[in-house]
Amino acid sequence: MNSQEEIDDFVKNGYREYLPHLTIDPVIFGYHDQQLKILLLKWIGHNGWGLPGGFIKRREPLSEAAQRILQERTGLASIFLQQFHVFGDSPYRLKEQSPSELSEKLGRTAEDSWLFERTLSISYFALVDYSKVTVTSDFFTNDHQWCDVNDIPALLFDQNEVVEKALVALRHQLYHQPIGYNLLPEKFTLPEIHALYETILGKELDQRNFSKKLVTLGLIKKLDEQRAIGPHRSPYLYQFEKETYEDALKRGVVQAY
Amino acid sequence: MNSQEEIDDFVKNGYREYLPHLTIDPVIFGYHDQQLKILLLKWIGHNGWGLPGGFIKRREPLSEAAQRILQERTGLASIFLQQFHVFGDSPYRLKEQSPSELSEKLGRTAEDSWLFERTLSISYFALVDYSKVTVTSDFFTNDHQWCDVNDIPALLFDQNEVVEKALVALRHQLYHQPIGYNLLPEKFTLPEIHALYETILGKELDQRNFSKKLVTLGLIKKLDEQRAIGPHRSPYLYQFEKETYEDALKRGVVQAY
DNA sequence: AACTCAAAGCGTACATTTTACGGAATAAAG
DNA sequence: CTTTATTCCGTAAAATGTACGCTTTGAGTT
Repeated sequence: MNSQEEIDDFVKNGYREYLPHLTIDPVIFGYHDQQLKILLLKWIGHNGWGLPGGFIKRREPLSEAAQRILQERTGLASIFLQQFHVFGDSPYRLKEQSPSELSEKLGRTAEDSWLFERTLSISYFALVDYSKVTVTSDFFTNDHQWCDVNDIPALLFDQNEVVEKALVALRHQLYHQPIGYNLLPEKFTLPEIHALYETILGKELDQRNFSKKLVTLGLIKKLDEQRAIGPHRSPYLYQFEKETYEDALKRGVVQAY
Repeated sequence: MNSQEEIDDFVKNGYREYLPHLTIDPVIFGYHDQQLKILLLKWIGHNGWGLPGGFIKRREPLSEAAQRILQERTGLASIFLQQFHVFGDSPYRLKEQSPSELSEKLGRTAEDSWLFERTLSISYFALVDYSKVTVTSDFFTNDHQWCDVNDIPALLFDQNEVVEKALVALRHQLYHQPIGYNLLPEKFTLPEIHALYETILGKELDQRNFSKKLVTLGLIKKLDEQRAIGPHRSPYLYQFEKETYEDALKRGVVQAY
Protein backbone atom coordinates (compact mmCIF):
# COMPACT_ATOMS: atom_id res chain seq x y z
CA MET A 1 0.00 0.00 0.00
CA ASN A 2 2.00 2.94 -1.22
CA SER A 3 0.33 5.04 -3.86
CA GLN A 4 -2.08 7.75 -2.91
CA GLU A 5 -4.77 6.02 -4.90
CA GLU A 6 -4.43 2.80 -2.98
CA ILE A 7 -4.65 4.64 0.29
CA ASP A 8 -7.74 6.52 -0.77
CA ASP A 9 -9.27 3.27 -1.81
CA PHE A 10 -8.42 1.66 1.51
CA VAL A 11 -9.92 4.51 3.48
CA LYS A 12 -13.08 4.51 1.40
CA ASN A 13 -13.58 0.88 0.50
CA GLY A 14 -11.40 -1.11 2.84
CA TYR A 15 -14.47 -2.52 4.54
CA ARG A 16 -15.11 -4.57 1.45
CA GLU A 17 -11.94 -6.51 2.06
CA TYR A 18 -11.67 -6.28 5.84
CA LEU A 19 -14.03 -6.76 8.77
CA PRO A 20 -14.93 -3.44 10.35
CA HIS A 21 -14.98 -2.67 14.11
CA LEU A 22 -12.23 -5.13 14.86
CA THR A 23 -8.47 -4.98 14.88
CA ILE A 24 -5.65 -7.27 15.93
CA ASP A 25 -3.07 -5.37 17.94
CA PRO A 26 -0.17 -7.59 18.88
CA VAL A 27 2.21 -6.68 21.66
CA ILE A 28 5.51 -7.79 20.19
CA PHE A 29 8.08 -8.39 22.89
CA GLY A 30 11.67 -8.31 21.77
CA TYR A 31 14.46 -9.85 23.79
CA HIS A 32 18.14 -9.37 23.15
CA ASP A 33 21.19 -9.07 25.32
CA GLN A 34 19.31 -9.02 28.61
CA GLN A 35 16.87 -6.39 27.47
CA LEU A 36 13.15 -6.78 27.09
CA LYS A 37 11.46 -4.33 24.77
CA ILE A 38 8.23 -3.91 22.89
CA LEU A 39 7.67 -2.68 19.38
CA LEU A 40 5.94 0.69 19.16
CA LEU A 41 4.92 2.55 16.02
CA LYS A 42 4.32 6.24 15.53
CA TRP A 43 0.85 6.65 14.09
CA ILE A 44 0.42 9.58 11.73
CA GLY A 45 -3.32 9.97 12.18
CA HIS A 46 -2.99 10.23 15.94
CA ASN A 47 0.48 11.66 16.19
CA GLY A 48 1.48 9.37 18.99
CA TRP A 49 3.05 6.05 19.86
CA GLY A 50 0.95 2.94 19.75
CA LEU A 51 0.98 -0.76 19.10
CA PRO A 52 1.15 -2.23 15.66
CA GLY A 53 -2.21 -3.31 14.39
CA GLY A 54 -4.15 -4.58 11.45
CA PHE A 55 -7.49 -5.71 10.19
CA ILE A 56 -8.87 -9.16 9.56
CA LYS A 57 -9.76 -10.07 6.00
CA ARG A 58 -13.33 -11.04 5.47
CA ARG A 59 -12.61 -14.70 4.87
CA GLU A 60 -9.36 -15.08 6.74
CA PRO A 61 -9.15 -17.28 9.83
CA LEU A 62 -8.38 -15.24 12.91
CA SER A 63 -5.09 -16.89 13.75
CA GLU A 64 -3.89 -16.50 10.16
CA ALA A 65 -4.72 -12.84 10.35
CA ALA A 66 -2.64 -12.50 13.49
CA GLN A 67 0.31 -14.29 11.87
CA ARG A 68 -0.01 -12.16 8.75
CA ILE A 69 -0.03 -8.91 10.70
CA LEU A 70 3.02 -9.99 12.67
CA GLN A 71 4.78 -10.96 9.48
CA GLU A 72 3.93 -7.74 7.67
CA ARG A 73 5.63 -5.79 10.45
CA THR A 74 8.55 -7.96 11.34
CA GLY A 75 9.05 -10.38 8.50
CA LEU A 76 8.85 -13.23 10.99
CA ALA A 77 6.74 -16.31 10.37
CA SER A 78 5.65 -19.22 12.55
CA ILE A 79 6.38 -17.38 15.73
CA PHE A 80 4.68 -18.27 18.95
CA LEU A 81 1.69 -15.96 19.05
CA GLN A 82 -0.76 -16.07 21.89
CA GLN A 83 -4.18 -14.49 22.10
CA PHE A 84 -4.78 -13.12 25.55
CA HIS A 85 -7.65 -10.65 25.70
CA VAL A 86 -10.22 -8.63 23.84
CA PHE A 87 -10.34 -4.99 24.81
CA GLY A 88 -13.66 -3.33 24.28
CA ASP A 89 -14.40 -1.37 27.43
CA SER A 90 -12.30 1.72 27.21
CA PRO A 91 -14.19 4.94 26.48
CA TYR A 92 -11.47 5.79 23.99
CA ARG A 93 -12.37 2.85 21.92
CA LEU A 94 -16.06 3.52 22.38
CA LYS A 95 -15.99 7.10 21.28
CA GLU A 96 -15.88 7.16 17.54
CA GLN A 97 -13.11 9.39 16.36
CA SER A 98 -13.80 12.72 14.89
CA PRO A 99 -13.49 12.32 11.13
CA SER A 100 -12.21 15.84 10.69
CA GLU A 101 -9.33 15.19 13.05
CA LEU A 102 -7.98 12.25 11.14
CA SER A 103 -8.86 13.71 7.78
CA GLU A 104 -6.79 16.71 8.62
CA LYS A 105 -3.83 14.66 9.70
CA LEU A 106 -3.99 12.48 6.66
CA GLY A 107 -4.25 15.58 4.54
CA ARG A 108 -7.42 14.51 2.84
CA THR A 109 -11.10 14.28 3.49
CA ALA A 110 -12.68 10.98 4.34
CA GLU A 111 -15.92 11.86 5.96
CA ASP A 112 -17.61 8.54 6.17
CA SER A 113 -14.72 6.14 6.35
CA TRP A 114 -15.25 2.80 8.08
CA LEU A 115 -11.96 3.58 9.85
CA PHE A 116 -13.69 6.09 12.09
CA GLU A 117 -16.02 3.62 13.64
CA ARG A 118 -15.68 2.00 17.01
CA THR A 119 -13.19 -0.83 17.10
CA LEU A 120 -12.60 -3.64 19.54
CA SER A 121 -9.08 -4.93 19.78
CA ILE A 122 -8.15 -8.59 19.89
CA SER A 123 -4.79 -8.65 21.59
CA TYR A 124 -2.01 -11.12 21.03
CA PHE A 125 1.49 -11.20 22.30
CA ALA A 126 4.61 -12.57 20.67
CA LEU A 127 8.22 -12.92 21.71
CA VAL A 128 11.02 -12.38 19.23
CA ASP A 129 14.70 -11.56 19.06
CA TYR A 130 14.61 -7.92 18.10
CA SER A 131 18.12 -7.89 16.78
CA LYS A 132 16.98 -10.18 14.00
CA VAL A 133 13.95 -8.16 13.01
CA THR A 134 13.61 -5.52 10.34
CA VAL A 135 10.54 -3.45 10.99
CA THR A 136 8.47 -2.45 7.98
CA SER A 137 6.48 0.78 7.96
CA ASP A 138 3.34 1.61 6.06
CA PHE A 139 1.45 4.71 5.17
CA PHE A 140 -0.18 5.14 8.55
CA THR A 141 3.00 5.01 10.57
CA ASN A 142 6.16 6.98 10.07
CA ASP A 143 8.47 5.76 12.77
CA HIS A 144 9.11 2.85 15.08
CA GLN A 145 11.11 2.03 18.18
CA TRP A 146 11.92 -0.91 20.39
CA CYS A 147 11.01 0.50 23.75
CA ASP A 148 12.18 -0.94 27.06
CA VAL A 149 9.27 -2.40 29.00
CA ASN A 150 10.25 -0.38 32.05
CA ASP A 151 10.10 2.88 30.19
CA ILE A 152 6.94 2.93 28.14
CA PRO A 153 5.48 6.31 27.21
CA ALA A 154 1.78 7.21 27.14
CA LEU A 155 0.24 5.21 24.32
CA LEU A 156 -2.89 5.65 22.24
CA PHE A 157 -6.28 4.67 23.57
CA ASP A 158 -6.10 2.13 26.36
CA GLN A 159 -2.93 0.56 25.07
CA ASN A 160 -0.92 1.10 28.23
CA GLU A 161 -3.35 -1.26 29.91
CA VAL A 162 -2.98 -3.66 27.00
CA VAL A 163 0.79 -3.72 27.40
CA GLU A 164 0.52 -4.22 31.13
CA LYS A 165 -1.82 -7.13 30.70
CA ALA A 166 0.42 -8.58 27.99
CA LEU A 167 3.37 -8.52 30.34
CA VAL A 168 1.37 -10.36 32.97
CA ALA A 169 0.32 -12.91 30.36
CA LEU A 170 3.89 -13.34 29.13
CA ARG A 171 5.20 -13.93 32.63
CA HIS A 172 2.40 -16.31 33.38
CA GLN A 173 3.29 -18.07 30.17
CA LEU A 174 6.89 -18.41 31.26
CA TYR A 175 5.77 -20.49 34.22
CA HIS A 176 3.49 -22.71 32.24
CA GLN A 177 5.08 -23.07 28.85
CA PRO A 178 8.64 -23.33 27.67
CA ILE A 179 10.05 -20.24 25.99
CA GLY A 180 13.31 -19.80 24.21
CA TYR A 181 13.35 -21.49 20.86
CA ASN A 182 13.22 -18.24 18.91
CA LEU A 183 15.35 -16.28 21.30
CA LEU A 184 18.42 -18.38 21.91
CA PRO A 185 20.87 -19.99 19.53
CA GLU A 186 20.31 -23.68 18.97
CA LYS A 187 23.02 -24.44 21.47
CA PHE A 188 23.13 -22.12 24.43
CA THR A 189 24.71 -21.91 27.86
CA LEU A 190 23.02 -22.00 31.23
CA PRO A 191 23.90 -18.36 31.94
CA GLU A 192 22.23 -17.36 28.68
CA ILE A 193 18.91 -18.99 29.37
CA HIS A 194 19.15 -17.89 32.96
CA ALA A 195 19.53 -14.26 31.92
CA LEU A 196 16.58 -14.64 29.55
CA TYR A 197 14.29 -15.77 32.34
CA GLU A 198 15.51 -13.15 34.77
CA THR A 199 14.98 -10.40 32.25
CA ILE A 200 11.48 -11.45 31.33
CA LEU A 201 10.40 -11.92 34.91
CA GLY A 202 12.18 -8.80 36.02
CA LYS A 203 13.67 -10.44 39.08
CA GLU A 204 16.60 -12.55 40.17
CA LEU A 205 16.51 -16.31 40.12
CA ASP A 206 19.05 -18.46 41.90
CA GLN A 207 21.17 -19.72 39.07
CA ARG A 208 21.94 -23.06 40.68
CA ASN A 209 18.36 -23.93 41.46
CA PHE A 210 17.20 -22.59 38.14
CA SER A 211 19.39 -24.90 36.09
CA LYS A 212 18.54 -27.85 38.27
CA LYS A 213 14.86 -27.15 37.67
CA LEU A 214 15.10 -27.00 33.91
CA VAL A 215 17.15 -30.17 33.72
CA THR A 216 14.86 -31.99 36.15
CA LEU A 217 11.84 -31.04 34.08
CA GLY A 218 13.65 -32.47 31.09
CA LEU A 219 13.31 -29.28 29.09
CA ILE A 220 17.00 -28.97 28.31
CA LYS A 221 19.87 -31.40 28.07
CA LYS A 222 23.54 -30.91 28.58
CA LEU A 223 25.89 -31.46 25.64
CA ASP A 224 29.51 -32.50 25.75
CA GLU A 225 30.67 -29.31 24.09
CA GLN A 226 31.73 -26.12 25.74
CA ARG A 227 32.00 -22.57 24.55
CA ALA A 228 35.04 -20.40 25.09
CA ILE A 229 34.18 -17.11 26.75
CA GLY A 230 36.94 -14.70 27.61
CA PRO A 231 39.22 -15.37 30.50
CA HIS A 232 36.81 -17.53 32.47
CA ARG A 233 35.68 -21.04 32.85
CA SER A 234 34.03 -22.35 29.71
CA PRO A 235 30.37 -23.03 30.16
CA TYR A 236 28.80 -26.20 28.82
CA LEU A 237 26.35 -25.98 25.97
CA TYR A 238 22.76 -27.09 26.30
CA GLN A 239 19.96 -27.87 23.91
CA PHE A 240 16.22 -27.93 24.24
CA GLU A 241 14.74 -31.41 24.43
CA LYS A 242 12.45 -31.04 21.50
CA GLU A 243 10.01 -33.73 22.55
CA THR A 244 9.59 -32.54 26.11
CA TYR A 245 9.49 -28.98 24.90
CA GLU A 246 6.63 -29.54 22.52
CA ASP A 247 4.84 -31.73 24.95
CA ALA A 248 5.11 -28.95 27.49
CA LEU A 249 3.77 -26.48 24.95
CA LYS A 250 0.62 -28.52 24.76
CA ARG A 251 0.12 -29.72 28.29
CA GLY A 252 1.95 -27.10 30.28
CA VAL A 253 5.24 -27.34 32.11
CA VAL A 254 3.55 -27.89 35.41
CA GLN A 255 0.48 -30.06 35.47
CA ALA A 256 -2.18 -27.88 37.01
CA TYR A 257 -4.69 -30.66 37.60
CA MET B 1 -38.61 -8.69 20.73
CA ASN B 2 -41.85 -10.48 20.10
CA SER B 3 -43.93 -9.05 17.33
CA GLN B 4 -43.30 -10.07 13.77
CA GLU B 5 -42.59 -6.48 12.90
CA GLU B 6 -39.87 -6.15 15.47
CA ILE B 7 -38.23 -9.30 14.23
CA ASP B 8 -38.32 -8.16 10.65
CA ASP B 9 -36.78 -4.92 11.72
CA PHE B 10 -34.04 -6.70 13.65
CA VAL B 11 -33.19 -8.92 10.70
CA LYS B 12 -33.13 -6.01 8.29
CA ASN B 13 -31.82 -3.14 10.38
CA GLY B 14 -30.27 -4.67 13.46
CA TYR B 15 -26.84 -3.62 12.29
CA ARG B 16 -27.80 -0.04 13.06
CA GLU B 17 -28.02 -0.88 16.73
CA TYR B 18 -25.51 -3.73 16.97
CA LEU B 19 -21.98 -4.36 15.77
CA PRO B 20 -21.94 -6.87 12.93
CA HIS B 21 -19.55 -9.82 12.57
CA LEU B 22 -19.24 -10.28 16.29
CA THR B 23 -21.20 -12.16 18.92
CA ILE B 24 -20.77 -12.91 22.59
CA ASP B 25 -21.51 -16.56 23.26
CA PRO B 26 -21.24 -17.36 26.94
CA VAL B 27 -20.83 -20.89 28.19
CA ILE B 28 -23.04 -20.83 31.26
CA PHE B 29 -22.07 -23.56 33.68
CA GLY B 30 -24.71 -24.55 36.14
CA TYR B 31 -23.95 -26.41 39.34
CA HIS B 32 -26.44 -28.00 41.63
CA ASP B 33 -26.51 -31.10 43.75
CA GLN B 34 -23.19 -32.48 42.56
CA GLN B 35 -24.03 -32.00 38.92
CA LEU B 36 -22.27 -29.73 36.48
CA LYS B 37 -24.27 -28.72 33.44
CA ILE B 38 -24.24 -26.13 30.71
CA LEU B 39 -27.10 -24.16 29.26
CA LEU B 40 -27.97 -25.06 25.68
CA LEU B 41 -30.61 -23.47 23.48
CA LYS B 42 -32.38 -24.90 20.49
CA TRP B 43 -31.91 -22.50 17.62
CA ILE B 44 -34.75 -22.31 15.15
CA GLY B 45 -32.74 -21.08 12.21
CA HIS B 46 -30.30 -23.94 12.50
CA ASN B 47 -32.52 -26.54 14.03
CA GLY B 48 -29.90 -27.65 16.49
CA TRP B 49 -28.51 -27.14 19.95
CA GLY B 50 -26.09 -24.35 20.55
CA LEU B 51 -24.83 -21.86 23.09
CA PRO B 52 -26.76 -18.76 24.03
CA GLY B 53 -25.47 -15.69 22.27
CA GLY B 54 -26.04 -12.07 21.57
CA PHE B 55 -24.73 -9.01 19.85
CA ILE B 56 -22.88 -6.00 21.20
CA LYS B 57 -24.59 -2.64 20.98
CA ARG B 58 -22.71 -0.06 19.04
CA ARG B 59 -21.83 2.05 22.02
CA GLU B 60 -21.90 -0.55 24.75
CA PRO B 61 -18.73 -1.55 26.59
CA LEU B 62 -17.83 -5.14 25.92
CA SER B 63 -18.11 -6.36 29.48
CA GLU B 64 -21.49 -4.69 29.89
CA ALA B 65 -22.68 -6.46 26.78
CA ALA B 66 -21.62 -9.78 28.23
CA GLN B 67 -23.43 -9.07 31.48
CA ARG B 68 -26.54 -7.96 29.62
CA ILE B 69 -26.63 -11.09 27.48
CA LEU B 70 -26.24 -13.28 30.53
CA GLN B 71 -28.99 -11.41 32.29
CA GLU B 72 -31.38 -11.55 29.34
CA ARG B 73 -31.13 -15.33 29.39
CA THR B 74 -30.92 -16.13 33.05
CA GLY B 75 -32.13 -13.07 34.91
CA LEU B 76 -28.88 -13.10 36.88
CA ALA B 77 -26.84 -9.98 37.44
CA SER B 78 -23.35 -9.33 38.77
CA ILE B 79 -22.27 -12.86 38.23
CA PHE B 80 -18.64 -13.76 37.80
CA LEU B 81 -18.15 -13.70 34.06
CA GLN B 82 -14.79 -14.42 32.53
CA GLN B 83 -13.65 -13.82 28.99
CA PHE B 84 -11.48 -16.66 27.80
CA HIS B 85 -11.09 -16.79 24.03
CA VAL B 86 -12.09 -15.42 20.68
CA PHE B 87 -13.04 -18.06 18.16
CA GLY B 88 -12.52 -17.06 14.58
CA ASP B 89 -10.78 -19.95 12.89
CA SER B 90 -13.43 -22.53 12.24
CA PRO B 91 -14.52 -22.90 8.63
CA TYR B 92 -18.10 -22.97 9.88
CA ARG B 93 -17.79 -19.48 11.13
CA LEU B 94 -15.92 -18.43 8.03
CA LYS B 95 -18.45 -19.70 5.57
CA GLU B 96 -21.24 -17.24 5.36
CA GLN B 97 -24.52 -18.95 5.81
CA SER B 98 -26.84 -19.45 2.95
CA PRO B 99 -29.54 -16.80 3.23
CA SER B 100 -32.15 -19.05 1.71
CA GLU B 101 -31.58 -21.67 4.36
CA LEU B 102 -32.26 -19.38 7.26
CA SER B 103 -34.96 -17.47 5.44
CA GLU B 104 -36.80 -20.69 4.90
CA LYS B 105 -36.54 -21.71 8.50
CA LEU B 106 -37.64 -18.34 9.71
CA GLY B 107 -40.51 -18.50 7.29
CA ARG B 108 -39.68 -15.27 5.59
CA THR B 109 -37.23 -13.83 3.14
CA ALA B 110 -34.30 -11.84 4.34
CA GLU B 111 -31.89 -11.91 1.48
CA ASP B 112 -29.30 -9.41 2.52
CA SER B 113 -29.47 -9.55 6.27
CA TRP B 114 -26.39 -8.64 8.26
CA LEU B 115 -27.08 -11.80 10.21
CA PHE B 116 -25.79 -13.92 7.37
CA GLU B 117 -22.32 -12.50 7.47
CA ARG B 118 -19.30 -14.09 9.03
CA THR B 119 -19.13 -13.76 12.78
CA LEU B 120 -16.36 -14.14 15.28
CA SER B 121 -17.34 -15.24 18.73
CA ILE B 122 -16.02 -13.71 21.92
CA SER B 123 -16.44 -16.44 24.49
CA TYR B 124 -17.09 -15.97 28.16
CA PHE B 125 -17.90 -18.48 30.83
CA ALA B 126 -20.03 -18.07 33.92
CA LEU B 127 -20.91 -20.30 36.83
CA VAL B 128 -24.38 -20.24 38.35
CA ASP B 129 -26.72 -22.34 40.43
CA TYR B 130 -29.05 -23.68 37.78
CA SER B 131 -31.80 -24.48 40.24
CA LYS B 132 -32.18 -20.75 40.82
CA VAL B 133 -32.33 -19.76 37.19
CA THR B 134 -35.35 -19.24 34.99
CA VAL B 135 -34.29 -19.36 31.37
CA THR B 136 -35.90 -16.87 29.02
CA SER B 137 -36.42 -17.70 25.37
CA ASP B 138 -36.64 -15.39 22.42
CA PHE B 139 -37.79 -15.62 18.86
CA PHE B 140 -34.70 -17.38 17.59
CA THR B 141 -34.76 -20.21 20.09
CA ASN B 142 -37.63 -22.45 21.00
CA ASP B 143 -36.24 -24.73 23.67
CA HIS B 144 -33.53 -24.99 26.26
CA GLN B 145 -31.87 -27.59 28.45
CA TRP B 146 -29.31 -27.84 31.18
CA CYS B 147 -27.05 -30.49 29.74
CA ASP B 148 -24.54 -32.50 31.77
CA VAL B 149 -20.99 -31.63 30.78
CA ASN B 150 -20.19 -35.29 30.25
CA ASP B 151 -23.00 -35.77 27.81
CA ILE B 152 -22.94 -32.90 25.38
CA PRO B 153 -24.46 -33.45 21.94
CA ALA B 154 -23.10 -32.16 18.64
CA LEU B 155 -23.45 -28.39 18.74
CA LEU B 156 -23.61 -25.73 16.06
CA PHE B 157 -20.49 -24.48 14.35
CA ASP B 158 -17.35 -25.07 16.40
CA GLN B 159 -19.15 -24.79 19.70
CA ASN B 160 -18.10 -28.21 20.96
CA GLU B 161 -14.56 -26.89 20.92
CA VAL B 162 -15.74 -23.75 22.67
CA VAL B 163 -17.31 -25.78 25.47
CA GLU B 164 -14.21 -27.90 25.83
CA LYS B 165 -12.00 -24.87 26.12
CA ALA B 166 -14.43 -23.29 28.56
CA LEU B 167 -14.20 -26.31 30.80
CA VAL B 168 -10.43 -26.12 30.76
CA ALA B 169 -10.64 -22.43 31.60
CA LEU B 170 -13.12 -23.05 34.41
CA ARG B 171 -10.93 -25.71 35.97
CA HIS B 172 -7.89 -23.55 35.63
CA GLN B 173 -9.87 -20.81 37.30
CA LEU B 174 -10.72 -23.04 40.19
CA TYR B 175 -7.04 -23.34 41.02
CA HIS B 176 -6.32 -19.66 40.80
CA GLN B 177 -9.45 -17.94 41.96
CA PRO B 178 -11.98 -18.66 44.63
CA ILE B 179 -15.31 -19.97 43.42
CA GLY B 180 -18.46 -20.59 45.35
CA TYR B 181 -20.18 -17.41 46.37
CA ASN B 182 -23.02 -17.86 43.94
CA LEU B 183 -23.24 -21.60 44.23
CA LEU B 184 -23.35 -22.33 47.92
CA PRO B 185 -25.60 -21.00 50.65
CA GLU B 186 -24.07 -18.29 52.75
CA LYS B 187 -23.22 -20.85 55.38
CA PHE B 188 -22.14 -24.19 54.03
CA THR B 189 -20.47 -27.36 55.24
CA LEU B 190 -17.10 -28.76 54.29
CA PRO B 191 -18.65 -31.71 52.45
CA GLU B 192 -20.70 -29.28 50.37
CA ILE B 193 -17.81 -27.21 49.14
CA HIS B 194 -15.78 -30.35 48.75
CA ALA B 195 -18.40 -31.90 46.48
CA LEU B 196 -18.51 -28.68 44.47
CA TYR B 197 -14.80 -28.81 43.77
CA GLU B 198 -14.81 -32.50 42.98
CA THR B 199 -17.68 -32.10 40.57
CA ILE B 200 -16.13 -29.20 38.70
CA LEU B 201 -12.74 -30.84 38.47
CA GLY B 202 -14.25 -34.22 37.68
CA LYS B 203 -11.96 -36.07 40.05
CA GLU B 204 -11.61 -36.99 43.69
CA LEU B 205 -9.88 -34.81 46.20
CA ASP B 206 -8.85 -36.00 49.64
CA GLN B 207 -11.42 -34.40 51.86
CA ARG B 208 -9.12 -33.93 54.82
CA ASN B 209 -6.35 -32.24 52.90
CA PHE B 210 -8.84 -30.24 50.91
CA SER B 211 -10.42 -28.58 53.93
CA LYS B 212 -7.05 -27.97 55.51
CA LYS B 213 -5.94 -26.21 52.36
CA LEU B 214 -8.92 -23.89 52.18
CA VAL B 215 -8.63 -22.96 55.82
CA THR B 216 -4.86 -22.46 55.60
CA LEU B 217 -5.33 -20.15 52.63
CA GLY B 218 -7.79 -18.23 54.74
CA LEU B 219 -10.55 -18.51 52.17
CA ILE B 220 -13.11 -19.95 54.55
CA LYS B 221 -13.61 -19.81 58.29
CA LYS B 222 -15.28 -22.19 60.64
CA LEU B 223 -18.38 -21.09 62.52
CA ASP B 224 -19.60 -22.31 65.85
CA GLU B 225 -22.85 -23.56 64.40
CA GLN B 226 -23.60 -27.00 63.08
CA ARG B 227 -26.23 -28.31 60.75
CA ALA B 228 -28.35 -31.36 61.49
CA ILE B 229 -28.17 -33.90 58.69
CA GLY B 230 -30.05 -37.16 59.12
CA PRO B 231 -28.68 -39.86 61.35
CA HIS B 232 -25.02 -38.82 61.18
CA ARG B 233 -22.57 -36.56 62.81
CA SER B 234 -23.51 -32.90 62.38
CA PRO B 235 -21.06 -31.03 60.21
CA TYR B 236 -19.86 -27.58 61.19
CA LEU B 237 -20.84 -24.61 59.10
CA TYR B 238 -18.30 -22.48 57.30
CA GLN B 239 -18.33 -19.09 55.68
CA PHE B 240 -16.20 -17.45 53.04
CA GLU B 241 -13.75 -14.91 54.39
CA LYS B 242 -14.91 -12.03 52.29
CA GLU B 243 -11.71 -10.06 52.48
CA THR B 244 -9.41 -12.90 51.58
CA TYR B 245 -11.86 -14.05 48.95
CA GLU B 246 -11.93 -10.75 47.16
CA ASP B 247 -8.24 -10.30 47.52
CA ALA B 248 -7.77 -13.68 45.92
CA LEU B 249 -10.12 -12.71 43.12
CA LYS B 250 -7.76 -9.92 42.24
CA ARG B 251 -4.36 -11.37 42.91
CA GLY B 252 -4.98 -15.06 42.54
CA VAL B 253 -5.13 -17.73 45.20
CA VAL B 254 -1.60 -18.82 44.55
CA GLN B 255 0.96 -16.19 43.78
CA ALA B 256 2.46 -17.25 40.45
CA TYR B 257 5.52 -15.01 40.62
C1' DA C 1 55.02 -22.35 35.74
C1' DA C 2 52.70 -20.40 39.46
C1' DC C 3 49.27 -16.95 40.73
C1' DT C 4 44.97 -14.45 40.35
C1' DC C 5 40.42 -13.36 39.09
C1' DA C 6 35.81 -14.01 37.69
C1' DA C 7 32.57 -17.00 36.28
C1' DA C 8 30.60 -21.87 36.10
C1' DG C 9 28.49 -25.26 38.38
C1' DC C 10 28.31 -29.17 42.06
C1' DG C 11 26.52 -30.69 46.35
C1' DT C 12 24.16 -30.51 50.60
C1' DA C 13 21.26 -28.93 54.36
C1' DC C 14 17.09 -26.79 55.63
C1' DA C 15 12.21 -25.19 55.02
C1' DT C 16 7.87 -25.60 53.11
C1' DT C 17 4.22 -27.86 50.75
C1' DT C 18 1.89 -31.83 49.22
C1' DT C 19 0.21 -36.36 49.81
C1' DA C 20 -1.31 -40.35 52.41
C1' DC C 21 -3.96 -42.40 55.77
C1' DG C 22 -5.24 -44.13 60.74
C1' DG C 23 -8.60 -43.40 63.79
C1' DA C 24 -11.42 -40.69 67.17
C1' DA C 25 -15.79 -38.12 67.56
C1' DT C 26 -20.60 -37.71 66.63
C1' DA C 27 -25.69 -38.21 65.68
C1' DA C 28 -29.52 -40.94 65.30
C1' DA C 29 -31.73 -45.32 64.46
C1' DG C 30 -32.63 -49.95 66.14
C1' DC D 1 -25.91 -49.33 74.23
C1' DT D 2 -24.63 -51.17 69.81
C1' DT D 3 -24.52 -50.26 64.96
C1' DT D 4 -23.70 -47.42 61.06
C1' DA D 5 -22.54 -43.68 58.32
C1' DT D 6 -20.34 -39.57 58.35
C1' DT D 7 -17.33 -35.72 59.97
C1' DC D 8 -12.92 -34.17 60.68
C1' DC D 9 -8.51 -34.20 63.71
C1' DG D 10 -3.75 -35.37 63.73
C1' DT D 11 0.57 -37.11 62.31
C1' DA D 12 4.13 -39.01 59.28
C1' DA D 13 6.31 -39.61 54.99
C1' DA D 14 7.37 -37.88 50.42
C1' DA D 15 8.19 -34.43 47.26
C1' DT D 16 9.32 -29.97 46.11
C1' DG D 17 11.36 -25.51 46.78
C1' DT D 18 15.03 -22.45 48.80
C1' DA D 19 19.49 -21.00 50.48
C1' DC D 20 24.17 -21.00 50.14
C1' DG D 21 29.21 -22.80 50.75
C1' DC D 22 32.79 -24.21 48.07
C1' DT D 23 35.25 -26.50 44.25
C1' DT D 24 36.37 -26.30 39.36
C1' DT D 25 37.88 -24.04 35.40
C1' DG D 26 40.14 -20.97 31.66
C1' DA D 27 42.97 -17.44 30.43
C1' DG D 28 45.46 -13.48 31.40
C1' DT D 29 49.26 -11.82 34.56
C1' DT D 30 53.46 -12.23 37.14
